[in-house]
Amino acid sequence: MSRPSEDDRLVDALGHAAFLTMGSLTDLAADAGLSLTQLRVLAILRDRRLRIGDLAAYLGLERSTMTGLVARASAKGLLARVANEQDARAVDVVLTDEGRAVATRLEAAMRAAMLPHAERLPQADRRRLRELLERMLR
Amino acid sequence: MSRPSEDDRLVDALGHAAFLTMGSLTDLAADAGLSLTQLRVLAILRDRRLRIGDLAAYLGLERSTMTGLVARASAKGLLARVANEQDARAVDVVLTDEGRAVATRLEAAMRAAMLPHAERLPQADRRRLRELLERMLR
DNA sequence: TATTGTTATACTCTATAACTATA
DNA sequence: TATAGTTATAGAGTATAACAATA
Repeated sequence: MSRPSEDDRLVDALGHAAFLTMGSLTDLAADAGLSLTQLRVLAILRDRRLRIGDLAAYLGLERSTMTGLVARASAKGLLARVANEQDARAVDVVLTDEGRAVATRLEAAMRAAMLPHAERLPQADRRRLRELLERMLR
Repeated sequence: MSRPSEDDRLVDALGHAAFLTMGSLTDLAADAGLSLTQLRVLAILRDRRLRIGDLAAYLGLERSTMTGLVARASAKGLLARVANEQDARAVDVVLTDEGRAVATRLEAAMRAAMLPHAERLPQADRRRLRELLERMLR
């Protein structure tokens, strides 16, 4: 057992942060009767209208999987299937007003859930952390 | 639409980092024929021997769920069920040699997968990022 | 012929409720 | 009586393969 390298420790910290963040998201989604994937679908559709296939590609899922996800979310009144104008084979998916309201509410809840963690750092460090993450992800 | 606050941007960055990290983990697990949960079970058991119920509590799952997870991982030869000495009702779960090898291999793969992202930051910034994350998570 | 989406099927993950064995 | 774990059941998420409609 050798001492973990600096990079190993960074990967560990990223992993811990990821599980913490995903845990919060999963809990919030569950409170709203949604899975994490359903939550992601709502988030993606907040500023886009996508076909079933594009939505699937966006999430790295099969089209057949997306058919079911959209069917269940539609049954809940969160989104709607709309015929695509250019291609009669395609189906566009859009948020309903209720779906948009749920997405907005969950986004706010997510921020509220993460804030206590962020607040363990002073303002200047929060900004520094945000900048470092953005640079790493860009 | 008002400009997002500094804290909103931090939460967004944490979310993006989380999806990136979990995505890598999920892909690596899938390559090994495992789910993310199975991967977590292996990781937890690397330095612990836990009863079914404790393992479930650790992951925030029901005991009945853990019964199935352990059964499937055992069938793959990754872990073993051992009678608990103190309590005849309880079942300890331990890694097999193969399970330990898989866990070790996946941990290395995870580091390799994240390294290209980390390397977008110079050494000094990587260390700073790691420190900030650790302080936020502690 | 190729693409879009659906359906049928199968497996995993998950929870709830009822059960067995042990404490 | 309470607890540890299992089983039965049900629903969601996921993939693969076969299919219909359209391009």
